Amino acid sequence: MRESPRFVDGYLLALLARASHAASAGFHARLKARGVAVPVWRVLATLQGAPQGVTVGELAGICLMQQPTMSKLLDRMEADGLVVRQRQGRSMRILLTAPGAALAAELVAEARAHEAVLLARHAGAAPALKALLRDLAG
Amino acid sequence: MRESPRFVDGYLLALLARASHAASAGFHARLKARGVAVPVWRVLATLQGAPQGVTVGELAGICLMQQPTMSKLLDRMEADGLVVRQRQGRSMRILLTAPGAALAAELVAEARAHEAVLLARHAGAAPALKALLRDLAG
DNA sequence: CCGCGACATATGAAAAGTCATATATTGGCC
DNA sequence: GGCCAATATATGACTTTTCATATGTCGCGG
Repeated sequence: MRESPRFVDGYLLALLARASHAASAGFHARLKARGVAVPVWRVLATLQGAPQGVTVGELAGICLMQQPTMSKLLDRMEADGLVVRQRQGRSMRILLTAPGAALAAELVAEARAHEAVLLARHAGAAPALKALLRDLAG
Repeated sequence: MRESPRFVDGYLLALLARASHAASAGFHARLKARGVAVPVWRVLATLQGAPQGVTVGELAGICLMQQPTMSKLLDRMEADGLVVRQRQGRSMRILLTAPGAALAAELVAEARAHEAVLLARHAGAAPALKALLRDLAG
């Protein structure tokens, strides 16, 4: 009846990783069912509502990937007709194509719906939780 | 002065992922400096204090990886002399070797120290946060 | 105007991860 | 006892990620 003494069950970073993983699992399954990889979704979500485009480095930072990984992901997304690259100075602005924007809009709508369910389950706690998370992300 | 309208800045799953990533960044940098990959650390931390061993499937679940990924990670860790496999019935019990246990103990100590700093920065909030995260992890 | 350091992105070779499926082991049923 | 479905792990072909570094682009001193 005693609590498990396992280190990883109490370790904050493990709890964060586990919570993130578990909370995302449902939506990630929907993405997979639609044939959209998680990194692709992250890029689409980031570009959604950024009509002037976002640079490769910014995308990498926001999507929590490294820059070369992002460059290659963008190669594939460009090949799939989801985004275009536009050189601007020394950086590169990444923009959604029309099909890319359409897909992004659909997925963001699904994500919002999915989030609403999650938030409903944790009714009052959401704002405080989000504030804490932002703080941790500091 | 208005809040950024970027979807990803308010999306719970993105906040979770970002908080997890940011909070772990410091410790992950220390791991890298010691030449220990994050997945290796997760396995060591999980096996720490499990003298009777843990199965491959359990390890995969706890470490948030897929089973074949874990099998191959264990191949490398076994080759590096950190763990041994011991067949038990149809499953496989993974045990730390002496060097593996030594490394695990060191790293867990560092992790605890690192966590203490994080928790100190968010003094009172920690228990509530951990409870919320456990809840989210369902 | 040319060259040079700084910043931004791309690329090549190697490592790790993924998906589907093969192999191994057990327990139960006839 | 041998066969079969169920469970646990391993493996092979392929994709993605990573690390280090190359390439490209700007701003500036001379």
